[in-house]
Amino acid sequence: MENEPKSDSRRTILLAAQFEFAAHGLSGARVDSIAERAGLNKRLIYYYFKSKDQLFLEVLEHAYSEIRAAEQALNLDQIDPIQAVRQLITFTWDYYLEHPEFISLLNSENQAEAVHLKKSKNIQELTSPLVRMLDLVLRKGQEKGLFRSGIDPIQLYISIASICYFYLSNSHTLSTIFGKNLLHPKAKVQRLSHMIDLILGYLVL
Amino acid sequence: MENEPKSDSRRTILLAAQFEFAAHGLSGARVDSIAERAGLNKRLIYYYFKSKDQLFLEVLEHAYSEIRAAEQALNLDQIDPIQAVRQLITFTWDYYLEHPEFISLLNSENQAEAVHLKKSKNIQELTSPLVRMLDLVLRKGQEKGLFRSGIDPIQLYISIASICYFYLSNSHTLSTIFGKNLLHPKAKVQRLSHMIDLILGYLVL
DNA sequence: TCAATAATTAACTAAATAGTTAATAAGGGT
DNA sequence: ACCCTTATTAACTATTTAGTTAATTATTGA
Repeated sequence: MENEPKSDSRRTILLAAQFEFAAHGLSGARVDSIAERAGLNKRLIYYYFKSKDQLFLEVLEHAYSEIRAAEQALNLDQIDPIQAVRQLITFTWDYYLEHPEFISLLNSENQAEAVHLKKSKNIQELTSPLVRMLDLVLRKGQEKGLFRSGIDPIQLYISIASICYFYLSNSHTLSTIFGKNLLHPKAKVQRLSHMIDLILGYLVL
Repeated sequence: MENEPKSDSRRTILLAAQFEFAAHGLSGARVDSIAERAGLNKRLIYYYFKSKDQLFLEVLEHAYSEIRAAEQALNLDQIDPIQAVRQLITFTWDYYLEHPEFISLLNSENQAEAVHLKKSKNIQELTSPLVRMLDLVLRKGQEKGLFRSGIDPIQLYISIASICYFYLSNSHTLSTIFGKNLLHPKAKVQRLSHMIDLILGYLVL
């Protein structure tokens, strides 16, 4: 079961496509730009992927598999529940900060009503370990009498993702309407602090 | 100081544009489609607005002014602070549910790094009353010994907007990865309940 | 060495696209 | 009746776009 190297050009295209789709969205992305950025003939895009949409789906699947793998590597079910939640928030925040393309890609896919992702064979199986892990954290926290009871792990995960994601995905409009640079280093520190207070303030009894 | 009726065609275009931009994003929107939907000659779009981007800015400004006006009408500073926060969450949730185009437009503008909104003359003044109102609510809650202290109204507003917005803006991908329809009526009721628990659980001592 | 398959290329196409030209119609005051 | 401004139209253009054709070059296995 080797780590099949596939084609090098294929990976180059995938990376260039991720960049282009993240920068301009699905409809704004230009197949010619992707080819140019990859330094490869445009025809190769249709050779390895069969259409712009199929390419977009593969970019999406790749992006999801990366974040899910990084989340699993946190091994949250093996540490103190309060620390686990704190870590999940910090990880999510840092991950979105370091991978703005992930946010952009999800925005594009939601604009497309997830038509691409719905064709994906294994997206749910990629997600379920995360839900199981968070469920374990919540159970352990409740058993130890630390957390309030009756919390749905999906609900909590969405809330944690929300507060990190929205601040960053909408940072341009928010900074403009509030007349304040939300991406200033100090502002980012304050945001993380607020988010941890919010979630733990709710969760911890 | 009459309520200048401006042109009827102008308003028709603005509405058709809102629909088209919300459905397809800025780059995905087609000027021809807007004209067709408005039932007016395409040239009129360039007559009343001077470009696709200018039209987009006016659509955005209109969308912001509508939600800000609706928020002001809540008069949150005149009611019990706990009820005020609960109302703000419920209002925000309902507003996003009833105005999905607002979410789509903001996503498009953030993809464009807010280049349009930054040209807007009065967007900050449109926002500041909201921040002042929420600040009053928080102060009153603290004075009454109900709320924890040291809460930044902008931080709180962003968090409330986050949890409502993200769930809806990303409902398609979230429903797909979790294998569960997040827009099912029951799911929506549960979400609102969770959001109120989260914010009040954090805020109320 | 050779043949089959995989990888890569330049040139092309048909359809869309934002924006323009230049002319016409409608309206409102005098 | 006349003029002037506002509103509206059809036809056009120059460019851009996703996707294709058809041929050429590497690579690999026998």
